[in-house]
Amino acid sequence: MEPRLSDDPAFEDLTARARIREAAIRLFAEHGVEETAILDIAKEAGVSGGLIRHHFGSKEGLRVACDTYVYSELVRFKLEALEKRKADPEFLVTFDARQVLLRRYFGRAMIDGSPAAASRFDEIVDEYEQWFIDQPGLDLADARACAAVMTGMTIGVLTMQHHIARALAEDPLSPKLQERISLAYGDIYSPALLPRPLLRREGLQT
Amino acid sequence: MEPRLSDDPAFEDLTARARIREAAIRLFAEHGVEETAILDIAKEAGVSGGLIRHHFGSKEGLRVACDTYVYSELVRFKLEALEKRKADPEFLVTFDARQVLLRRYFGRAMIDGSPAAASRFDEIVDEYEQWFIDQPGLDLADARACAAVMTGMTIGVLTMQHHIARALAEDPLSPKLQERISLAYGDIYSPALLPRPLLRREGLQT
DNA sequence: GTCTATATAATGATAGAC
DNA sequence: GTCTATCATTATATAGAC
Repeated sequence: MEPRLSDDPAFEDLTARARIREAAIRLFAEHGVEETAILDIAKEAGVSGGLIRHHFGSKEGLRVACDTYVYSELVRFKLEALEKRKADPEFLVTFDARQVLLRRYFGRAMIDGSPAAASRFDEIVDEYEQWFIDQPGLDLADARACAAVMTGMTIGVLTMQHHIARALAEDPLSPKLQERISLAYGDIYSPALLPRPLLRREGLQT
Repeated sequence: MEPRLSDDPAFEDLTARARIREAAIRLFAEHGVEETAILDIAKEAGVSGGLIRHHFGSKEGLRVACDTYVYSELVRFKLEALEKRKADPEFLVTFDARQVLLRRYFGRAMIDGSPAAASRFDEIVDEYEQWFIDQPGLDLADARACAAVMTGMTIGVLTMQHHIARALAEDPLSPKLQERISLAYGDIYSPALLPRPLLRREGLQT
């Protein structure tokens, strides 16, 4: 029923190792690590189960490789967005289907207990907290707690994409859905604690 | 390492059926359904694996029973809170350790694909949307999307409790943590879209 | 690099005794 | 109501051929 990754023509150009990684990212993001069998990944990638072991050693090895890859891709995307914004202050971040997938993987990794994801969570809390502290007019009794809750909300919502998509009667990966979510964020935070310029500049909104 | 439920003195008073359900709720909330073995539940509850089958038929049967129970408990808690607030407009909702556990179970059930949780998600979206529409001053371009995102944030943050607790160096189930989170919510939403009276009245904040 | 075939461990389901 | 023992299934890990 679901479209298989190995049906994608561009997919053919990838090395087997990359195909395995892409298939794993998709399935881990969708169903979680525990629920995904290594042979399901093999089928999705169009290779044998033995080859996965050959390349990644074990399921855990594959998981770590995916974590590392996704994390570096997300950081790269963020830095690129900051660059673009530097060049053009009117630039607005948008997420294509791949970014959405990577972000969803990231949210799921938080739940699946990935150490890399956990330390990234803490980094984001630090960033929020520092920003709160730096704001002259803002006098929060517990800036750390505000930062932690804000981080929990922005990342936690990534784990609810399926439900949001269903409630809005949109395809989970469609650009239409992402646009509606983006605009909603704008409205929600419009007269709120966080002025929109910050969200745009730091790329912290979903 | 973790305290076992069967060590709790009050736990002894429960019937075996209730003990199994309580153990399952705790483990499902913590690790998810798939990651929890039926024998782990048996050990936690201090019964045999066979007895679980005797009472609930299958793992899925036990899952559904937990879903139903938790959902009804959460609704009951919400209605009680509304009553108390009716009697005393100054009443503020607080969550004890058990409520926190039930809410975390609920968040995890969303991820584990529980149908009951999904339909509850849609209900909450409906409530938010209706409230947005009812607000005279509020003119949202896409009230449905705002409602869906708000719901995703408030429920999604439940799945990030571990990370929030770690970032705040608090025990996940401690009242101290819940208080800090509550106060943080107050600060975050203070000058925001949602006036605090609504949050208090509807009991929608975490 | 890639595959097939197999070993081993874990888990949910089942049967039957007490 | 409750337990022990066992079965069938599945998934990961491994070995070895091409």
